[in-house]
Amino acid sequence: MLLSKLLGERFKEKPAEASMISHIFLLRGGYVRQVATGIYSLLPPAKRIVAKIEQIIREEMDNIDGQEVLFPVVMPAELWQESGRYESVGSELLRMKDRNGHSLLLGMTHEEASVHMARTEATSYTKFPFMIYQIQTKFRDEPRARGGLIRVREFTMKDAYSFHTTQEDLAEYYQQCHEAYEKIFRRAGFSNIVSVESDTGMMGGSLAHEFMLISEGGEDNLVLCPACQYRANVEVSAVKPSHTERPEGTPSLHHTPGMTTIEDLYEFFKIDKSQTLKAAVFAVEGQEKPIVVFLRGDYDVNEAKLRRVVGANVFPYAGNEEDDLCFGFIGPHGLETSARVFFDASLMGENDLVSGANQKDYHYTGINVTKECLGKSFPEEFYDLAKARQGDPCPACGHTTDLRRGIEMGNIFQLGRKYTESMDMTYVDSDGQRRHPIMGCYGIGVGRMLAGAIEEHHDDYGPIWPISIAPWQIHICSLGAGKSPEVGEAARSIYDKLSARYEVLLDDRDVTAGVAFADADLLGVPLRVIVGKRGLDKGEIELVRRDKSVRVMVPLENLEAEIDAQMKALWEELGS
RNA sequence: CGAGGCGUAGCUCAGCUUGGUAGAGUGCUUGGUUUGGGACCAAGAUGCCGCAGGUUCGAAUCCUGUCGCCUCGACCA
Repeated sequence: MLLSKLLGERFKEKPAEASMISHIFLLRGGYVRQVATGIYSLLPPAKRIVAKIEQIIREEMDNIDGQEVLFPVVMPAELWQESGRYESVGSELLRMKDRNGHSLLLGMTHEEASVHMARTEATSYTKFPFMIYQIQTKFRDEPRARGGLIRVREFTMKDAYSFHTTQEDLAEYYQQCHEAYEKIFRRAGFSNIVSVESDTGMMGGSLAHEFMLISEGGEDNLVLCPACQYRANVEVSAVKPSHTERPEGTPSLHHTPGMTTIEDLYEFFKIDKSQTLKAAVFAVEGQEKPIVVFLRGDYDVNEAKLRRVVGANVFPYAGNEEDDLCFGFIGPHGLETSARVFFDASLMGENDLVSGANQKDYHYTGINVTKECLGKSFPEEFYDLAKARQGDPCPACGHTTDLRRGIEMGNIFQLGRKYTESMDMTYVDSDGQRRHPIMGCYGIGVGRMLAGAIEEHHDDYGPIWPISIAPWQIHICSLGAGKSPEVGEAARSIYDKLSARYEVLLDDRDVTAGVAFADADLLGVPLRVIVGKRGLDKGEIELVRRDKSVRVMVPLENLEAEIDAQMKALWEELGS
């Protein structure tokens, strides 16, 4: 490819709309252009990278006996009505009508389509197990796209669906797929991706993992234990609260005018935040009464966990005048309310706490959770509802955990029979009985891998593509070809020779060295060949790695051998 | 959906407060000088000032509405 003809303008100013590294470089390097919110076109360099990522995914899916298929982007509403998701999924599912008024939708995931295909093609147990996958465009009408290719509305995804006759078989395949994912990310040059336990969300099912790229710009919070293998999304992470043994206190009332926050309290009483008890009130979707969650003052409520306990969506609730709750001064001692009350595990065995007194401008000190609260008007039951914090003890081993941000690159789910039952997919088992198969599903965001690769591999000047996904393998710069035609000719002849064996980009423009290097940095090609008059006069060519780890002058006659050696080294380093 | 912000040349932005008919840098085109980290000189092209309505003799500028986009939050297979 000649750079002079390559479509994709590069520029040096930071685009106003971008704040994430990958977003900035994708725009500055001429990789992508936004067409609408969360909708992008890919220019040639990005398309080449994406093709390589897809090929790696394809090979590893085929390795675990996947069969590539293609489902439609547009599906009839009826198909999604079968599973119940036409109604249950919100407005992120784009619904539309065709010319006849028939309801259609744009595919945001393809469980329904996969069952539709599988139920007519796999009617005997002898076909099982099997996995079908596709690499295709999805559309999700996200309420908020952000971060360039990190969170978009239209995107390419590899989604796979496996079908099994037993849970054991699914569990085993799930593990195989987990390993295949690790291999995919390793081959694509990632070294900073971990798998974490995750919420099953709208997909349903029992067990799920997300593959997270550890990155400051991530949207998810992860609990990572450096001592054991415990890794979980904060959304699902269990919290094992620390506990301070304190002697029982004696409840006594204090006038605390206007002190409605935990900060007010611990400053006023000169105590630690963990010696306070706070109330968080939530509205529950579809219910009139709010719910009250009591937890220790140093924790916050994890709404995802609360949602699962309640079995419905919850929202923070500010209250209104009809409530029998004294907002800002709610406490368990002496509370009389029709609202449902939960105690978080952080309160287990806690004594001598400060809490609201259920009357305006008054708090209690000396509240003992077991003695004054439980078994009185409330059940003696604790729920795990707290949000994990930096430095909390690991729920598995007790070691101090780390809270990090992550970008979700892929996920795997054990779905169970949710879709095969609702859509009535059956097979005839060896004993002649009809049964519903068990499903797993497995996704990888291709565009996120593109953006994620930049997040993991870049410097101040641009991306540094791993050799396995680089848009080109070798970038030739010819310096001063306008003045010294022999330089251009030498570059051209090197280009012709290398093109037989490698993917080569030749910068054939007559630009200054600064422009040529800046563009090469933005294109991030791993190996750079610099042809200039200075070296050529001595019969030498310069070879530079994009990551600047190698910079050598090579005699012209050794050039190809040296390039072969460098390319070999680049591939070998991927494995480490 | 809540809160804030921005829409002016391909890109980054000034001009708007105080209304008088469009600017800079960069990029692009042409010519020349340059040539190892975004060079210099000269000439040139490029604008429904997001859109619609209103006020006014006159609107990029003031008012109303609307659309688009960004950031934070809510949401997120």
